[in-house]
Amino acid sequence: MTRTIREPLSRSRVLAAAVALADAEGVEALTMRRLAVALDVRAMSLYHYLPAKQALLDGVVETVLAETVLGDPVLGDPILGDPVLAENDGAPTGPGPEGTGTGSGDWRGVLRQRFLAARQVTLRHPWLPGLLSSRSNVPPVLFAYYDRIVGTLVDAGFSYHLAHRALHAFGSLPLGFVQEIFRPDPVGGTGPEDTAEADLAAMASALPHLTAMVAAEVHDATDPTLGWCDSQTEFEFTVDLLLNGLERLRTGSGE
Amino acid sequence: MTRTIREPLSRSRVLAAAVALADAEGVEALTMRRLAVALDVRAMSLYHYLPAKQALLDGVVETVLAETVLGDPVLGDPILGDPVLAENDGAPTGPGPEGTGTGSGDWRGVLRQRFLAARQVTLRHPWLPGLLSSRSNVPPVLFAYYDRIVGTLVDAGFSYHLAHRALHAFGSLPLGFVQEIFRPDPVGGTGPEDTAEADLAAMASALPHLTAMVAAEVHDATDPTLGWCDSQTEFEFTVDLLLNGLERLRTGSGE
DNA sequence: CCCCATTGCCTTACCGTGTAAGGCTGCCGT
DNA sequence: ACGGCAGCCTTACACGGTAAGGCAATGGGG
Repeated sequence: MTRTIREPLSRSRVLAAAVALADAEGVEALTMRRLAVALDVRAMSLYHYLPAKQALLDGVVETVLAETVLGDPVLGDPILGDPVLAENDGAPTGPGPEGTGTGSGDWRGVLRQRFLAARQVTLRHPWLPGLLSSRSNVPPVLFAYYDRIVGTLVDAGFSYHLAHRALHAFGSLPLGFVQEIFRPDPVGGTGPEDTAEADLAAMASALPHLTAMVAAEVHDATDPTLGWCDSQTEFEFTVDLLLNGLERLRTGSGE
Repeated sequence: MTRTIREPLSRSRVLAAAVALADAEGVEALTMRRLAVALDVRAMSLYHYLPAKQALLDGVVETVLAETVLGDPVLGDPILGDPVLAENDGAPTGPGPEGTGTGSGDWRGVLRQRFLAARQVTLRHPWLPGLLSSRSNVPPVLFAYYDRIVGTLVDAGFSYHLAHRALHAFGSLPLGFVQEIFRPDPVGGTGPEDTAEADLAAMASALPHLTAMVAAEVHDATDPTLGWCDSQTEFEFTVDLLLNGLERLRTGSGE
């Protein structure tokens, strides 16, 4: 009867367990009781460290955000080892021939790196986007993060006005994801084999352009992350599209 | 004792009531029981018309989407009476001097109108974004909608490849909203008066760029929709930023 | 050294959710 | 007339969050 001395609970221990649970079984499995079981404890014990479920979720979000993206420095993450950056649709990635830059250097490269780093976090915790957008309060860490972004922009010569616009235009890109409408069913291949041929033909006539597009695209199956799109490339394309557009506005009319 | 003959339930009647309930009290109030009460019926009766809550939500989404955005024609909505379009940050809005357009006319104007029309729907049903992004299945109407968008793009000379990229870059813009991270608390003014001055000073030092930006902006209070930003103007800016960037890619390198 | 307050975890209980299983009643066509 | 079925109902269950309070050990003050 060795009284197995479990180390006492603590806010951070609870939050860590919560993140682990969400990673393992999804956010919908993240209930007070199940979390308690995971910690070998009864549900009500958790309330000594977190006033309510709200606080749990807030804590989880903050934990994950702090985990990687918003460390301290200019994020020299080991995650971003390989620059998949190479060939996009015509976006100067690295510190190439910059235009008429008044501000300091390669702001696009800097933001690009940050957004891509954020994406790594999101890929590790796919439930993050949903949690973030359903939460009503902005986690404090994010303020610091966005502050850095604004700083980068104004340093590069952006007016506060344009920087503000840029922030809105970015949307959730700084957090490493875009609002995906076509979320292709995480499990179970939505390949062409599970749709009946009749339905497929019907779809082809009802949605001519979409089916033509899919037919023209049919990725080379070199797409590990999700179903058939939203790979790294898609994300980077969007990022560059916005960054380049903003650069043009910055150099163009000063506003 | 006139037996008040209530007209029988029906799928559409249930869905209409559900939309009304969500509009009136928010999605979180949209529970089977409360919906049943609103229809003067017991909860289980609803299951004769909808197999599960899932189906209810799907139906609600589809109802709202069909309501306006995805009518039939090129959406000649009376909603878009006044073009607030005028002065953006340097975006040619109307059919201005197009560049080397190979395709037909003013694709940007067309998409712009659609996205803005969609925004009206979203403004009327603020819970739509959340519901849409939490739903796992894409409502069928959306397929038709996106098909039209792709059609517009390829008609304008887009390759299928670039059209695909564009679709991803748009994200939820065609649905009339962007992923808003800073959602400024719908009720209760987050004005400068409810934050203590001490906190404000602390924030100013912790978040120098953000506070500077806010100070430089402080909208002229001519902002009816939400707290202090994300007005029509912000949305249109983002739309134009993307549309212009895509136009440049289309005319630039063909790919 | 003893006492007692505090800390840490637990039990019990309540209400609100979605929904499975099945009962009653009137209208319908045969 | 009658059987079936559409429409609505009651009951009950397994969850979810969490309010109220109990019991044990621990540690600091008298």
